[in-house]
Amino acid sequence: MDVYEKIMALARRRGILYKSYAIYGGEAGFYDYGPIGSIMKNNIENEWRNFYIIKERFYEISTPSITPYDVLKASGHVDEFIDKIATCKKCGRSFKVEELKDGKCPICGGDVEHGEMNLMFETYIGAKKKDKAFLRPETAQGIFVDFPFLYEFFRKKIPFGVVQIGKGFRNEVSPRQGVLRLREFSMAEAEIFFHPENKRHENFEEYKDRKLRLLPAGMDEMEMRLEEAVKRGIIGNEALAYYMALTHEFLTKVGIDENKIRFRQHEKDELAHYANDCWDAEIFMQRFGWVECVGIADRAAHDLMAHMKATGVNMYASGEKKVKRKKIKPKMDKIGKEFKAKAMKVKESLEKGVVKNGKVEIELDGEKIELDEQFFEVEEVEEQEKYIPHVIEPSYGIDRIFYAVLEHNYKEMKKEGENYVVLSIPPSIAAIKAGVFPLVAKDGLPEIAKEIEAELRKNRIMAFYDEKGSIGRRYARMDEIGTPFCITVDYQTKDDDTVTIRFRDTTEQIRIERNAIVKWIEERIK
RNA sequence: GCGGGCGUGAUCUAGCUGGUUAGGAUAUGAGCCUUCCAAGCUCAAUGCCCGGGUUCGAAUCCCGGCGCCCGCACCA
Repeated sequence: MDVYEKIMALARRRGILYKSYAIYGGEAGFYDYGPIGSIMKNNIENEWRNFYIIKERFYEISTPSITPYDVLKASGHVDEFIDKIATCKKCGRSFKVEELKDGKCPICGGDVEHGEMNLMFETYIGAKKKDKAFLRPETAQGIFVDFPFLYEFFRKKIPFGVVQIGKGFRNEVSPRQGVLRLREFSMAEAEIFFHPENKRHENFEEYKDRKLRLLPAGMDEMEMRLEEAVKRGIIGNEALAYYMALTHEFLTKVGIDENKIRFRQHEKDELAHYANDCWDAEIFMQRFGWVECVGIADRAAHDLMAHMKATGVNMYASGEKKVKRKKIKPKMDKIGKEFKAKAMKVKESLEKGVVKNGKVEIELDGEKIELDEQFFEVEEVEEQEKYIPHVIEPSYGIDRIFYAVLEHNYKEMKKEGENYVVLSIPPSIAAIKAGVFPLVAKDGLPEIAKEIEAELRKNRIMAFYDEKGSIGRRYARMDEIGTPFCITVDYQTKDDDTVTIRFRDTTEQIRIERNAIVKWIEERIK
């Protein structure tokens, strides 16, 4: 049994993960988070919120999973998200259509069968199934289409960021590897809008000396200070570098092993249809090697531009600078006389035209004509600079991070010949913060322990009371789900109102005053 | 999607040359015991992935489906 199998067995046994629809035989690509797993996942997501909402001052929104056809047509997903697959009838191999040689199998020359795969789940809106729609492949589009409102909300100040945590859906060809490749998965995405020429981050200073393990496209792995990486153009801009550092900090905070994180830049031909540049945070997992868990992409103006083109809605932001511009003012009295009914068309083309040698060339009904200065005058105007903001997008696969947290904190040891499992996750991520036990279930000890458990819960601390079995067994159960502390009420408690607190990772115990418990725990689970 | 292997209580597994009370271990629940690390004793619940076929009779043989694992392909 490798670690993966051990972890999935533990997850199953302790209510962390279940295979979905198991009683119907299961469905590939879907997993349930059980009672303990759900809390842990929420804790990870809340830690993420702590970074992006509290620290970065962004806001979270929540938009629908079902997305109308037009939106994803505009974003490019309808066309780009299709994989055209050809399968050879002779040797059975599958290829991308571009790989075929003269329409035949590139390996054996056999005839091929064409198939198409769009990775989006299709659905319909309304009873008549008239309007085609998709389950969103990413949460990002919901943010982009709200840009005009959000820009207003942030009082037209750029940069600003908006985040969303939610489900994304991709109809994977063959999902395997448990929770690492799901058809329905949780993602946490931040869309940060920048001026195209100013992708700096005001807090870059904080991370500029941090060294990250980098794997730039076409280069060897290196470890480099972020400031230097930006200066040397290895990382395209400060904002990308900043969010790489933030990602690194977040991952280690939730319990990922720092030595198992690296940042790999996408090769040009590997980039998504919407991305200019992209760095993945990859996490090392024993069975699967380096796995992409976070993508930090520079999406440039791709999405806002696409939605503006499709809807005509203005996606411009106005800059602080004023720009001087030469503006062509058509002379309508002349144009009207000359072009009659076509005058409006001429005016429109002329306004968009460029002056060359005192003339402007325009196209009228497919015909090129030149207009000289009797039809227009040139005026110098001062306008507010306007631009379509660029987007930097850190996008986190929560389920993959969740699994990595389990794996990196799974500790197995021998205890009197038996395998003993401890999940050494950070206390902030643990589902249950404290187990509360009477040393033995008699002589009034259970009553005291129950009071302590209730008091912890009153203070919003997830505590768990247990009096069954031997004390060792109760500790062991808590260790397996990563409960960092166990509080035990013993006979001395009746004398002096103290309890023992036992540490998960060392099994050491200390004794503290009963009335100090809540504060003591609170301080250690942040 | 292609090829190969596999599928027995919650978990690991015995049984698999067809014969019926499907066995064990661990875990779980109840009780007893227990003054700090999965101790012990008693009892209990949970199973042959699903469907079809062959047969007097299928966990066992055959076919299909689903799932899992490995390789190929795919993975914005």
